Amino acid sequence: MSTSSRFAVAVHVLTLMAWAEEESLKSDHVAESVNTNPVVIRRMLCELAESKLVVSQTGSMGGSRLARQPEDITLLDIYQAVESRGVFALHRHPPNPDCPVGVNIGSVLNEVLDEVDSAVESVLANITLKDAVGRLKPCVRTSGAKTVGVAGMRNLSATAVTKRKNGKEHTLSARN
Amino acid sequence: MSTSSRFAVAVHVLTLMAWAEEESLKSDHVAESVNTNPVVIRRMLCELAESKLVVSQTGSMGGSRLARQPEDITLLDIYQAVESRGVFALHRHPPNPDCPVGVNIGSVLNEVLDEVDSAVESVLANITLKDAVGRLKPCVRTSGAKTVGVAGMRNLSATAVTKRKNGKEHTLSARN
DNA sequence: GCAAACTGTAACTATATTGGTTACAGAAGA
DNA sequence: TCTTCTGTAACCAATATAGTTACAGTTTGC
Repeated sequence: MSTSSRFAVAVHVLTLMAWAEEESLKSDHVAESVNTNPVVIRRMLCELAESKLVVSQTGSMGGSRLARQPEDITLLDIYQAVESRGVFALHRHPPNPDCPVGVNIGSVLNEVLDEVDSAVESVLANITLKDAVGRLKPCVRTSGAKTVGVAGMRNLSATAVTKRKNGKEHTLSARN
Repeated sequence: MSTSSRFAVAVHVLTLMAWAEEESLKSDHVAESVNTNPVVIRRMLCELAESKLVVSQTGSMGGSRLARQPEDITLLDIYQAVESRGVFALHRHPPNPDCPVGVNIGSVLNEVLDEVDSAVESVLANITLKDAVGRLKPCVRTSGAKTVGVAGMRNLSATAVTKRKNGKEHTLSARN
């Protein structure tokens, strides 16, 4: 269905920020974690800032951080910020209005797709960023996170960023 | 999200067949209702036949019809037949395995996306093709449907098939 | 047997969306 | 003023879907 990873990346970015607590993160740093280009991240951060989920600061010592506490940001907020259209699309071109089915199928489908969208939204509304951080493996952030964790990731770039050849074989799961 | 109208078109096609009852429909006829090319319809009918939702007959007097009764086909069956991947995709490239968040975010997301997929599927599982036909405006099929309805649509092609220039303005709703 | 009416399918093009990349203007700290 | 950031434009690449033409093969009915 969705050929886009926008929601997954947005959740990743914001989870990283929640995990980093008050620390302001650079787009280069986030991009390293997501394994993509910093501009892709900055584009997404602009969208997230428009939806008031993050605040960014230009200039030296700038960066981005969450605009609210992790427990006050739900996955629905993130979904709405980066995935504008509903789960399914309707016909690309309108059906034949002179066919008794064609002229009516749109409203039937709209009812169904609204039900589907509501179901998705109610799942996402019940998960906060705080929950997401909590679901990361417990060993990740026990104590002294700011030093062990975020700072500890800084010097990765030369060593272990996965190379992107063979993209398909490296995707996270059978979903892609 | 989904840039595809595959699910919408598949529901349209099968609703048309349910509405036509036992009558076998030609791909040209279906394409006229959907307002697309017959080959697009035949491709989709092949997928639906693989999932045992329709049966097709080649040759003169051929065509396609439902393989089961409308009350025994759910929208979930249709969804699974034409939309293989889940609602959301994961990262296009795997995140940085040396970032404590990157290495764990995949399993967190998979949990969430499974919940979302289940919610969608449970909505779709509770709607049958018979329901969909019933939701078409009641005036559509009151009595003598086979003669008034399906046959009555046959001679449309010259008159009122919406032209496809200005595609965007003509889509069914704000979804697209 | 043969023509007509169908489906199934290959091959190609068109279109749209997303993601990746380079480049650069402008902001802000040192 | 130099450096380090964000914001953003412009472009290319990759992918998925849809539209189109063409044709082989099947079935019906004369």
